[in-house]
Amino acid sequence: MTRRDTYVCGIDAAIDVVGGKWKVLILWALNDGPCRFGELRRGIPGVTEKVLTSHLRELESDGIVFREEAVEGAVRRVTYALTPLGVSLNAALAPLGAWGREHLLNGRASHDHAAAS
Amino acid sequence: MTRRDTYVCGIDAAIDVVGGKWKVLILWALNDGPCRFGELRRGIPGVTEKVLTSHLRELESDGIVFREEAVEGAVRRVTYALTPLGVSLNAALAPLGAWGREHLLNGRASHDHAAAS
DNA sequence: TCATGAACCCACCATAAGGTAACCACCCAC
DNA sequence: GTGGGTGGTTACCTTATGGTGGGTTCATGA
Repeated sequence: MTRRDTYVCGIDAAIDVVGGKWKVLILWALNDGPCRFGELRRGIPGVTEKVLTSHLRELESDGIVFREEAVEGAVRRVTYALTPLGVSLNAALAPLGAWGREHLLNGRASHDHAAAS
Repeated sequence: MTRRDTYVCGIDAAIDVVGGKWKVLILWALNDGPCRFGELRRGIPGVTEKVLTSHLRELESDGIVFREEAVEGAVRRVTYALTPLGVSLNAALAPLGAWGREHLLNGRASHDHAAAS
């Protein structure tokens, strides 16, 4: 992500956080509630495990998602969820999503990316 | 930009349009009104002519900016301006900019990226 | 006449982002 | 005791993106 240290405005910085190829898809998937790693992978067709891992790590270090690892008795169970910051980011993303739906994929099948679940 | 042909949601597509390293800066600069090429270059420190040209071409082919070349008598005078679509994109970008300002560069000097000029 | 500015184009290059594929430890079911 | 699922890691490899440094045309200014 080339994480820059100087931004000239807020969008600049926000795009840097959200600009990865699969980032918004991850945010969108997590918007419905916490997900396990495998659920995310299956829910985002085309993403590889490596890329999903690294994107999740970046989102985690940006404070957007929250990783919870529970080794309950037997298997390890890792759950990813949006932090409050992630929820607010999703809300801020909503108008852009509406714009994209309206102007970019007019009439094509598309899902809704609303802010609140 | 790898211009994909299938998008799973609107944000996905919008990020693809706006995801270049300097795209939002260009949009932001054009938000104050039409600019000539040299003005843009001077107004966005760090961007090279080649990258500025190619990003402007992409934004133009996406219908975001409008390029007007006027050879008025002597010199060629090229002016770039936002199309109505570009104006609406900027408006849709505003909440994301506000989010970035608030959460990413808290307290640092930053300019405002409002929708309407 | 030479230099400078505008608005590029072009060839090449460096890096970073993303993709492929293999491997790992752990546990469970068969 | 072998295979499958979970949740990864690691080492490459490819491609896209952006950067460097030149060249270009026309006009103006000194």
